[in-house]
Amino acid sequence: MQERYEAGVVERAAQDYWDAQGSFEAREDPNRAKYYCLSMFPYPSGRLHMGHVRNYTIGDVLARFMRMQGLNVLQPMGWDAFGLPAENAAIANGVPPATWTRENIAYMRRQLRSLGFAIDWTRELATCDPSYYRWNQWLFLRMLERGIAYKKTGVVNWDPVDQTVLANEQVIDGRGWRTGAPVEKREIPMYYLRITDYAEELLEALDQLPGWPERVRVMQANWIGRSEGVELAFPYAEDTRALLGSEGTLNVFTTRADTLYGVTFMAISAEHPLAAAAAAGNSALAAFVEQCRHGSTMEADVASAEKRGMATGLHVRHPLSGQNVAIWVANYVLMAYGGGAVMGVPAHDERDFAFAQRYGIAIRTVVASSHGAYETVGSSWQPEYGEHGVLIDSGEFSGLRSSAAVDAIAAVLAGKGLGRKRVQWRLRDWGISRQRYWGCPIPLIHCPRCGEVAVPDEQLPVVLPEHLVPDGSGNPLARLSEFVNCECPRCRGPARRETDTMDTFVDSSWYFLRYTCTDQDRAPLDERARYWLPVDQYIGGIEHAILHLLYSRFWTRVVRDLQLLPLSEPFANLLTQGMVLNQIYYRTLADGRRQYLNPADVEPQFDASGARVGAVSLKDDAPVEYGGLGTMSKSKNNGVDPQTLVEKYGADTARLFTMFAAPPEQSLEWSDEGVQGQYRFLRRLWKAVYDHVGEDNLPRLDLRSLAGESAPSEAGRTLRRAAHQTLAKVTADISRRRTFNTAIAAVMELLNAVGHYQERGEVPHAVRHEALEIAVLVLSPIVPHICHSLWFALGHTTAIIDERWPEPDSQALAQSLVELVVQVNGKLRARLQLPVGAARERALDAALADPRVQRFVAGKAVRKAIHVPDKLLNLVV
RNA sequence: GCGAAAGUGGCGGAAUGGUAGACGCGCUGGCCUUAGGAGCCAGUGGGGCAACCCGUGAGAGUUCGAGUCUCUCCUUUCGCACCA
Repeated sequence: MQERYEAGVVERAAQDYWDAQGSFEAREDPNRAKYYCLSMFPYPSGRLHMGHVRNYTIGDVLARFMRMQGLNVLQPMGWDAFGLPAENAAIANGVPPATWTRENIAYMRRQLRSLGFAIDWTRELATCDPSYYRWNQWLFLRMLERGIAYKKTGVVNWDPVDQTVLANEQVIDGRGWRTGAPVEKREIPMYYLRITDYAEELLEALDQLPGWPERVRVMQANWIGRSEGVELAFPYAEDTRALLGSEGTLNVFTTRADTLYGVTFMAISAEHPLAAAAAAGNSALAAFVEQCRHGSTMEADVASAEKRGMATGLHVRHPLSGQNVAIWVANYVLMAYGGGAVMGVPAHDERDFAFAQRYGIAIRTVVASSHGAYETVGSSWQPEYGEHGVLIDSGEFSGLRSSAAVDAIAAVLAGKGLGRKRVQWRLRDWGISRQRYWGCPIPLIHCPRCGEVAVPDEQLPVVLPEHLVPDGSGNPLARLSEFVNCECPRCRGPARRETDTMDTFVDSSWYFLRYTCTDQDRAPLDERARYWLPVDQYIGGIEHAILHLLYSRFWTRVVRDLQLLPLSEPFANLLTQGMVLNQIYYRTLADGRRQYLNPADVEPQFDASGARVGAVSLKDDAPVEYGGLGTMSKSKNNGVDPQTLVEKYGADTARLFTMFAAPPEQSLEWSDEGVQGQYRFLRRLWKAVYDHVGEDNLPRLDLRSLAGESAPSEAGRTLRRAAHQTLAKVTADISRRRTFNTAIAAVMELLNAVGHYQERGEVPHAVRHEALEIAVLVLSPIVPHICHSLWFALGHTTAIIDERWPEPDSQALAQSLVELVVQVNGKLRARLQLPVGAARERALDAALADPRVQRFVAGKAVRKAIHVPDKLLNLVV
């Protein structure tokens, strides 16, 4: 064993060993319990960032820990390889997205390997490989057959200069990212997946996911958004019938059917068909409708916009009173929710109130506060106006409480065929068509005679040509005649191939199923999926809390309903790791712009108490401003390159720091000093083992001899107990609490104790040996390379990767004396050494004999004494 | 606006209702070294010579005992956002 810890040498040796042994290749074994540990696969953007390192280290620690627990562990890795950045890179550099993507994958794979993750690389997949997306296409066709997939028109962002569809992220302040032209909305045919059919199930099953963070479940529940209410039909009045030339009703959804008698207007979305019909003969209204269409599509902007509207001049009849109610077009009504129309009840809805006040519409109070807060709605909005209460001025329903009134009104309306109770969902169907090149082709053919025809299964996959270079205008696929022109599978006549590709969320909605059988070329899944699934632990960023996880839950249910896998919930446990933050440093330039300096080029300055007082640039020694903490980003120039870190300190230091600096779910603040501290710890660990094995080897610890003459000294017993307590704590911290930071801290304490005793020579060699073995074993999931070397150095001939996680020795944990904390009136006054299990009287006597205790008890009567055996005694005087 | 989480030393962070500040960083002093951005030792919440006192965003409450539980408020972060 060499004296100096050289991370590069150590890490290469360990990785070579694992590769040669195929240590991480997982095999199905029905006789062994499995553990499927999954980290969200990366987008191959070019290089790993610290967020990846953190994500994959958490997964790796769990995978290695569970492996040592004896479980059959699968930890796969792959690439979310389709998507827009590859097209942008193609536009910028003239390189085909396929080339750019595959080069990035090759580079990032090397980076992942250099970090020593226990990944089964034989199962690697990339979503841009036909062997993967073939099954996207196959599954899409099965959904089409069952009506889960369907076609309807959808609204897209259209750049009029480039003549191309823009993704939401390509629209900046309402303008195209390349041309700066104002973006228009266009309606085009698209394919949708009927996720709303699964809304109820997706919502209810959230309660059966105890292994998911509460906030993720809440976010999903809000996203699905279930509301119970009543659908109401307002029959057209004469003017509306005359305009449309037909009978009919304007249908709305409401959760407050009890306020039906308070309706004084109807509001419809500018996109509602009735608005278009009314605008046909009304140029002012047409102008207003057009104005609404050009507004921002960002929902947050829409939400803060002023309430505006215009009367259509048309009316409907109130379903109960029969009175005419005017229809308005209003900018606050969403077309996509509840039919694009609402009943306006200004007295009991804040938005309707604001609208009515602006346009002088009548406000009619029909609910009185049940706790006497108000009888009639006043001239400024009060939150209690929106609460439930007792109905007034509501015909036969007056006097009912709101909840009873909803039922009663719904029943009466149902009798007239003008209403029914129903559930409304916020969740909308999932549009998967993208007018983009670098994605999975939608396997359809458009035939002038037969219409839309599915590509037959035996012709799958529809392979995406990989040599195209998009230029930013339109989809290059649509210009490639050998792709577009094809034969209709039904009539053999000339036909056109669909050129839209699938949303990349499709790719990521089932990759975790496919890992179990990436080599299966006759079906998307086989029986191996039944062995491995569900995923036991999923780890990834909180940014995927809604869409990716919801789509995956949906897709898994579809796969279930296709009889491919009897599974509803794909992820049994979910860990959402926090962000990686770093300091931001900048200078303000003469023109007022900020120049950001990378924290690596800056030296922070501290005062004598250790407080940060400023920083100077390492390049010119001039001061720089400290701009607080922020997520690592290019724009703030505060990223840390994992590659540099690995080269300088090694993968183990990188892994150790990310696990030590914060609990996994919290944000992690980067600190170069902290990294050095972890590096220092690894060197001390190395040195401790080096010094230890350099001494003459004494016999190994013999547990049977503990009581005899060779029993360890008092110090030896203490260190032994500390070692086994550390083992117990680390086990609990990793397996139950997932607080890797405290687990590492515990091992640091143990190592400090070893060093402390090593210096004094009070501890038998064998006890120290055991303590070092425990330290190395429990650290090995976190810093596997150094532990690989140290294990051999400690005299083992087999690799630590195949060791089992040890159990704490109860004999070692036993102690004869314990510290008893003595409080007087809840304040700490003394610590006593007492035998384990000392009785209450014994503890009390010992406490009262202590001079420090006496000082506070003197002259007063002890009214009460609370005794927690072996722990605490509180005297109340 | 609605929902969720969180406020603890100079900093990151520890504390099944029972010793507040583990562990690490930074800082201070010392040792060693030709030298060190290496290593080792000691110290490091505030006040006080000390005995002690005060300290977990603010205020109340429950309790023998509250960083932890309850209520009110303040602040921050995150998510959703005209969802009828």
